[in-house]
Amino acid sequence: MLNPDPALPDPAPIFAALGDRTRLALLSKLGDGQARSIAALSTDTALTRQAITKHLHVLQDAGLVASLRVGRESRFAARREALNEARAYLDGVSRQWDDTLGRLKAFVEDAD
Amino acid sequence: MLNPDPALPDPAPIFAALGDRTRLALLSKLGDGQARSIAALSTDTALTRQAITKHLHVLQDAGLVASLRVGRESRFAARREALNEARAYLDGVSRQWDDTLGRLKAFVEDAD
DNA sequence: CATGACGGCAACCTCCTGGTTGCCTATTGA
DNA sequence: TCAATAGGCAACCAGGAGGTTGCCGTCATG
Repeated sequence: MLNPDPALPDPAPIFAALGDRTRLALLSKLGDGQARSIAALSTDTALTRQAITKHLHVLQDAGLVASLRVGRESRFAARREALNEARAYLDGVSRQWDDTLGRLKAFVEDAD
Repeated sequence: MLNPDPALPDPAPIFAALGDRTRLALLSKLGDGQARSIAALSTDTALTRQAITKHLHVLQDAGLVASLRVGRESRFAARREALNEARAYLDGVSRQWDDTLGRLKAFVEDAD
């Protein structure tokens, strides 16, 4: 059972998108619900605008952000769905581990 | 605020480790609390033993599994701590987003 | 004690990732 | 209308990730 709930899509791409400090920082900036332009998201970072753009597209492909063209700006905002999907997956795994926690002690005991 | 709780270590490496289907499958196999040898974890997969070994080391570096040498075997078992760390981070982000959900709706309604 | 199972190590390959630079288009607004 | 701002596109690069093969050491046991 790779996925606790087969109805949900593969969570690996979401985790992969979350597995980068720069992208976590971007998500954090967007955490206040405001949609921001690429230029706005590129300030306060040592990276170039293009690097930020690439990261935003990774987040978008994973469903973690959505983009909207407004005039000459591309505004990005956080999406809850993908985050909830990741949370649901981890909760499912955690629950699975909880259910069999008793057997975990066998790990140490099986050593001999 | 990149990390909701600065006392916690950087969650990015954990998410990066989770961002691969093969590794999620390995974690899932270990979800019953049983410690398994590399050979045991290498059955039922098209990959070679060495590929599985590499994935297990990635999981171990992220703290998601622990290894124990038993005779000629290396047994791996799931660790709860790193998983809880990832869950705590996502919960923190989710809570942050909840607090400002009202402002999000304008964007979402336009984008969807 | 010899043989097979377990697995570590290292080299190698390919493709992806994170980042850069350069350039071009489109929108804005004085 | 024209300069400045926002950003898309493409080439390029270095390094890392995922995977393989080959070989060698170690432990268990018939």
